[in-house]
Amino acid sequence: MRPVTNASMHNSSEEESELRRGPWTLEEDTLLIHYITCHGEGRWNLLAKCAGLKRTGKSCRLRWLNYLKPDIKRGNLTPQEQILILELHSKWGNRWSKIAQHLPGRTDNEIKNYWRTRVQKQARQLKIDSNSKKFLEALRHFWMPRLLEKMEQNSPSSSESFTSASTAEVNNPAPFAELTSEPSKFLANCNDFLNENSSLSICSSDSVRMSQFPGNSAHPSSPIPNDCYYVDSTSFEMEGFNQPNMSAGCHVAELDWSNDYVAENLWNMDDLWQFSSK
DNA sequence: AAGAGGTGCAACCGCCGCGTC
DNA sequence: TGACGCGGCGGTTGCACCTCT
Repeated sequence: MRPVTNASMHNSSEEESELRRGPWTLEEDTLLIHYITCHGEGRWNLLAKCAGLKRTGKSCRLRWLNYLKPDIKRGNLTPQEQILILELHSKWGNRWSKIAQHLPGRTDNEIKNYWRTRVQKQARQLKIDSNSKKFLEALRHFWMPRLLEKMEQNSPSSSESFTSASTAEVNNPAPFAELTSEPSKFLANCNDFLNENSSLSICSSDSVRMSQFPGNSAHPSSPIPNDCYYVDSTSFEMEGFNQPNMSAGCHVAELDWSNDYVAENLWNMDDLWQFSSK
């Protein structure tokens, strides 16, 4: 663990040399929470001084936003959240804070860590650039259907409402009806997204049609047709996943979907998606 | 049981844009 | 108008913990 003070650094002023760094203590957390509860957030440097914290304003802000804020969600990302991250990242790239705005309770830091530790790791193992179109296609054709399948499996009504796609079927998935275990949350997330993207349109009172939901707009040359997603309070269909079966000749440029190595790896990555609880 | 290597994540760093003086 | 301070953001680091051998 790093020393508590940065006295060894090249700060000239005595005050600066007393600044603490490294992990926050319970006492510091308490001070910060108490101060913000009484006075609100913002003006972080002043806040740090007034609260009696020997921390930089930046450090206080980071600690509050990423850890102490009451509405922070802890624990693994849900499949719904993971799908949103993948889709939003395909549209916006590493705009973590923007992506985080669409995942209530999740921080940009958490999403960034998720992407770097899980998604990029798999991209490396597959020897695919995580920013490449190839990787995006992998996400859309293999991993997202897998996530949707997982969402369905987690759904309490799944056994009645949905004939789960087998692994072999996921490349040409049946309509994803009643998929989500947390439909209201997922809908809320999608609607938040829709509200900020005028290119997306509501197509009925009961269902939400998301034309060009993010992926392809970022990659206009993608051979995938503009995806059309339906989000419904009782049914949830992602037409974008109704792609031609790979074995039937999926026209995906650059990536050979029949490549056993790629397929094997893609289907052995449940760990990536946090399917199993820790 | 213990050491090595891998993983996850909290925290820090550096840069940039904006507001103020 | 340029210097300065601050907040916000994305990239990176370092360490505790976990898994493997």
